[in-house]
Amino acid sequence: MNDRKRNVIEKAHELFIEKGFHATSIQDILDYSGISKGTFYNYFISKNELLMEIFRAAFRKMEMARDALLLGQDAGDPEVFMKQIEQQMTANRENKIIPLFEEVYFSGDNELKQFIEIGQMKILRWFSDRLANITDDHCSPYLLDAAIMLNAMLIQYVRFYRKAYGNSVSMLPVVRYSVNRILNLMEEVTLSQEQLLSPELLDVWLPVSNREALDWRSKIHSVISRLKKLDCKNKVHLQKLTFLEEELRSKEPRKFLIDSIVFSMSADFNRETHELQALIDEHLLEKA
Amino acid sequence: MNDRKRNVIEKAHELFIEKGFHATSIQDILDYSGISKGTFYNYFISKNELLMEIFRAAFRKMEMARDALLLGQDAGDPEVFMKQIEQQMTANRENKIIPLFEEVYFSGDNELKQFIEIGQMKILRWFSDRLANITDDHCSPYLLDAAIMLNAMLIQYVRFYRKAYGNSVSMLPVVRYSVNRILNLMEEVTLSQEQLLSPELLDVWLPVSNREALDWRSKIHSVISRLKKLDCKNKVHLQKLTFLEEELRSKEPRKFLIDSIVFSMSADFNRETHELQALIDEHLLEKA
DNA sequence: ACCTTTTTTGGAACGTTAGTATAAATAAAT
DNA sequence: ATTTATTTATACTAACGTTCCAAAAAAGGT
Repeated sequence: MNDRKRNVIEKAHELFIEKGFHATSIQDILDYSGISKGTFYNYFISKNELLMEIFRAAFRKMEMARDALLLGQDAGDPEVFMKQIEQQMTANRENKIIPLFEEVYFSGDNELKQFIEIGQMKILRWFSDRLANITDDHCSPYLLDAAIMLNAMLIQYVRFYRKAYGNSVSMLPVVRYSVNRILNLMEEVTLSQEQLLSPELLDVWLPVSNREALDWRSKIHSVISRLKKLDCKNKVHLQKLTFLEEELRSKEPRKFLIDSIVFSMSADFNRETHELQALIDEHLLEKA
Repeated sequence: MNDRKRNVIEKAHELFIEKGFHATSIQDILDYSGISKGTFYNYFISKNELLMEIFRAAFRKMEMARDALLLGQDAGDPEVFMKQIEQQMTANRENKIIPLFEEVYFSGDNELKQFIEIGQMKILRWFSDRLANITDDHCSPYLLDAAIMLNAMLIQYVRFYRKAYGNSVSMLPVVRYSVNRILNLMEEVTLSQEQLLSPELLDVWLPVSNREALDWRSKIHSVISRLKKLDCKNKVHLQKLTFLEEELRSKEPRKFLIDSIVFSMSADFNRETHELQALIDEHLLEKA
């Protein structure tokens, strides 16, 4: 992706955070980011498409940050889960993702709607997976119900808790309270065997293709971000990794390029590059 | 209110249900309801104002229907509560209230936003009051938490349950499940004394003025609807009651008119009219 | 350095929207 | 019958997202 384009995305995001999506006109974006109308419509098919790019970028970041919190931790520890959720919530607030979501979700554009819906399903899936880590195997038939209710609680409590205690209050008490409620509730429904929605529905709602595609990519990205941290002052190193991220994001990543870059780093970071190479070899096909 | 105006409101609501708020242009409404643009802006300050009138009308209807279900029933019976909720949900679906809500809530107009927010607070208040009927007194510190969580669950489950089983499926299982979860949860937090939000916040959020104004009016309306049922074939009787509803809805109800109509019915319905007269005398001031 | 191709520019123009203004026509009230 | 209020029809404004395009600038190739 172009640096210029990325700058437009960032600047537009700032404006959207400040004034909202609808209240920010294309002209505002042009003025603020210093490009012309023609270029804008070269980069983005429409204003909606720009918003989707913002969402994509924000999602990637948040998912990576969330998964990074799990590294080296006990996946079965509820405390880790809570920390992850809290972090998501603060990131959400900073990016104003949810308000932007909501502002746009109900305004007719079907493509945008579907895009957001997939995002929500991914959140449900993540809740469900993480709850599975924490709870007993007997609870598995009730994972979707639990994920839905946890999601519901968090969304609503954000509203009201902020309304009560101000916008910048920590959400940790809410998260702790909600997760505790859900864990208790899961025990209860496991005993009484009450199920509303089967967890298998999630596989229907979130097509596997969609899921897997992101799954290994997000793994790769988490390795890359780890690598970035390992030598964050080396400019060439960072350039390489940023290029890798770019290339992996494209429709047809050129494997030979990726291979050589990974190879060029293997001397310094043997362990990580090995992991990276394995992931790439497994999922990325040589272009014919 | 004008019959002509009411017709516009109904026709516009039909269009909104069919195509959504934003996708319905003023011109569509003019064509479909057979009035001119000038008249439209005589009746309504703006398109948003029209939507608010639609909401108001729908709310009144739904509140009355909901309260009617309670008449002569045991307020402490969870089953009655569940029936009420289910009825609200089907009414919501028929009027597409929630989608319209959401479509409009995030589109900048602050007046509309505030209006909707008050509506949501009223729902929370109602949940809270009804849960108080059902549960033990010790649970009272946890009523707001419970109301918020119940609301959250219902909203989210509507989405996913309909997604799973189609749009016209009965919501009763969802309601039963959710209410049961909440009741269990209230027991639990009463024991552990975990509170996130104090019920007193509700009094802050929903200004008393706003609340009381609707409170006695809704009581009056529930008496009127009872009276309507008592002799639903008598046209004059119904005309009188409908007129009463109209007059009570206006800014300055003419007490002398209301008094005489109520008096004219007292021969046939002594008990009910007495109740009605008491409510009116208590809350309605003679115009100077 | 020169030519070619790509990208960028910025303004004009289009279609659609909510809302305003207004003069003429119609209906209601006195 | 005359006044008053309401309704109609139409033209108009301002804003918006989007399209189009010719000219300018930048990048790339030789």
